[in-house]
Amino acid sequence: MASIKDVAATAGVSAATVSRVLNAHPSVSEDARTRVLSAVAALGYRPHGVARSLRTAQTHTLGLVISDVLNPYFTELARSVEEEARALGYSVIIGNADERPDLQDHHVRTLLDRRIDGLLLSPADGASAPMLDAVGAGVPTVFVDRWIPGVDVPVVRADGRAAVRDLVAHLYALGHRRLAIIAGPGSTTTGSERVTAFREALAAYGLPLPDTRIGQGDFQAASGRRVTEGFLDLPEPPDAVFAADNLMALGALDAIRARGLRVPDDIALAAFDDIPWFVHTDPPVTAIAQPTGELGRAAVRALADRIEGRPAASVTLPARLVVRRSCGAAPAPTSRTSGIPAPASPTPVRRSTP
Amino acid sequence: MASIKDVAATAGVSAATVSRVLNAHPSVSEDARTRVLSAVAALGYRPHGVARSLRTAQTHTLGLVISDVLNPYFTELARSVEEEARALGYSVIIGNADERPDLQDHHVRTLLDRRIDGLLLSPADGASAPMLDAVGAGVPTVFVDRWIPGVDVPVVRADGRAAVRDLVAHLYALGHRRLAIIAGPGSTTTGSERVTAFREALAAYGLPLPDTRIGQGDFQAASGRRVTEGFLDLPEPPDAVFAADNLMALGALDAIRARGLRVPDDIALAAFDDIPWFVHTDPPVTAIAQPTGELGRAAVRALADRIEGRPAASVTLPARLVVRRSCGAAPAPTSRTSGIPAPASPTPVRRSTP
DNA sequence: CTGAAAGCGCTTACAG
DNA sequence: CTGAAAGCGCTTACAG
Repeated sequence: MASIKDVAATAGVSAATVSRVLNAHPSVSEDARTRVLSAVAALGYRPHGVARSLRTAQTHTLGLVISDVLNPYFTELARSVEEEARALGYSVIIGNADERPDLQDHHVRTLLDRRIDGLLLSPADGASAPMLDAVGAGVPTVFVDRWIPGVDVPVVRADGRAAVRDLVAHLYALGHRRLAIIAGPGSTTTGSERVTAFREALAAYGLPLPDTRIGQGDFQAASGRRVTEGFLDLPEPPDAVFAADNLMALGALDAIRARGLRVPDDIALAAFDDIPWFVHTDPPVTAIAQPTGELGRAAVRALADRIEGRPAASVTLPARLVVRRSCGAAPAPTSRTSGIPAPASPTPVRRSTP
Repeated sequence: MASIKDVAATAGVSAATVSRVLNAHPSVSEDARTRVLSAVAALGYRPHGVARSLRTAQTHTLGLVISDVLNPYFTELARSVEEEARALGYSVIIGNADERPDLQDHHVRTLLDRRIDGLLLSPADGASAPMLDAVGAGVPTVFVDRWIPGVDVPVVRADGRAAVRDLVAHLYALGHRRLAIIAGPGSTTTGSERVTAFREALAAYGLPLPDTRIGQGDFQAASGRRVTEGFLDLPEPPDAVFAADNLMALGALDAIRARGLRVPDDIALAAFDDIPWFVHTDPPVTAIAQPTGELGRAAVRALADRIEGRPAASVTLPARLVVRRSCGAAPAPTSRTSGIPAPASPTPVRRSTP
């Protein structure tokens, strides 16, 4: 491949002049510019990104470490991150942690070794040494979706509390009283927050949430299956199950179907995170939808702010309930809250088109 | 961040010795090694990947350009690629083309500018200048899933012809005679091959495939919806629709549901590419499953072979039919081919567990 | 076994 | 407006 020296030789100028032309430096004669440009075209020259990065100490690259690419929520998040990053002149390298802290740390280290300009993190676990090192070393960092309390870094996330209250109101109105939750890992913020929100919402209706109805999952389908089987084995099984993410809901569906039970007749099901397939499952699944694309874009903007020396603020966006048929009854399209006592919920409840 | 000079100073040796220790060069005294290692630990030193790459002309990075990350098939492919690459000591940078040739070319160029060691390509379209440049410039390249005829590069892909024959046999046995296909772009190999395979399979049963029953899609859900609406508007609508990928099947499901029709009673549906959600859709969708993980791993191995100077061969793996309920009748779990005349199909038909 | 030196391909003050 | 020179942080023949 041609180097800047080749271009300089062909154009009859110095490498410095070639560099100036390529970087749109103002003080270059029209003549020099023309000759450089045609030499570039003739040689098919493309600047060596690695050399450029070494010299400028900038890679124009963002690192994104997510917990699980196979989770459609994170796939969509990654996609919107890449889109916004591209618009701002960055490329992004995705590290998939597969919900494994060791893999997450591997990716963080690899990304730092590559000297990415900034790091977008959705911690698979609590604080880890490489992550704290990155923050400590002053690498611009932003948490997205999940975060680590006590680490002074902007957080871009959705607040699902109001939507969870709407969900519980919906379940209550449909007659469900023994509600259960398939939780994510307690070491993740989304894992613990969703349980807390659920518990608080139940409390508002005077409903208990005994430990037997809190199943410990890990955001993966298999754990949803396992936990649901446990629920169904209970002397008094729950009449409604809330899965803290879409994959665990898939696992729950597997387990329920394997027992020959039906949703929602035998047991109601709802999920955190909405995905296109929930419209076509049997039955369509009631879910809490995050503004995923907006989260990704806001996270990139916050990170770019930090990288480019501007102050970056945390962003919290609301999630919303999307009612379908998996909790019972057909949604009534005319009235938004028909029959649902909403003790503390001003959040709009969107009903999906049937 | 500490540099190799800092480590050298702390350890009381030269940078060359530090480098030798870090790269496991044999001729280093035990004493020097110890002092370097403790200096590294004390300073928290991590080698500057960019500098190292510039010097060694290796980035230990693979570029993967896929057509659409949001397509679960490609998500899984990307995941297996990353996994195998990591096992072989490479990281991977994913470029999502979103089925847009311009975006694909942008990613190819960006990846080449970063001097990735090798390129894994699933062309969104026919040949493009940047792609041919890459191959021409001698950048190790492997096609995965889709490829470009006439370009001398190893291809790792699945052959779905036998599975398509099985599908047509299945549809025929269930009484369907007016079969239709939602095709992918003719400029992609997977787009055209699946139509060809379908047409040939129909011919074996003496069934016609008029142009009106070949809908032009683009592998995205919206096109599946649009094409299906066209099918349903036909004076004589098809009684079975085969979507050439899972997203177009999702769109077809949308369109069918919007008309108030039912699958499979009013119209049968099958898809190329199997995904976990197909088990839980209403009804569960009969699909052709690719050995996605194997494809990703084989592609990485082929690319690593090329990069490391070994000969790399193309790999073709078989796809297989997974029968569910979307084409009619409940699958008979006892007999694998019950009632299905199979004129030319030795491929095993796997039935999914109900 | 070890270090000084060159060089990977750029960019950017500095001097003219 | 332009070029020679230095230097980003490494690795690696070369000489000792």
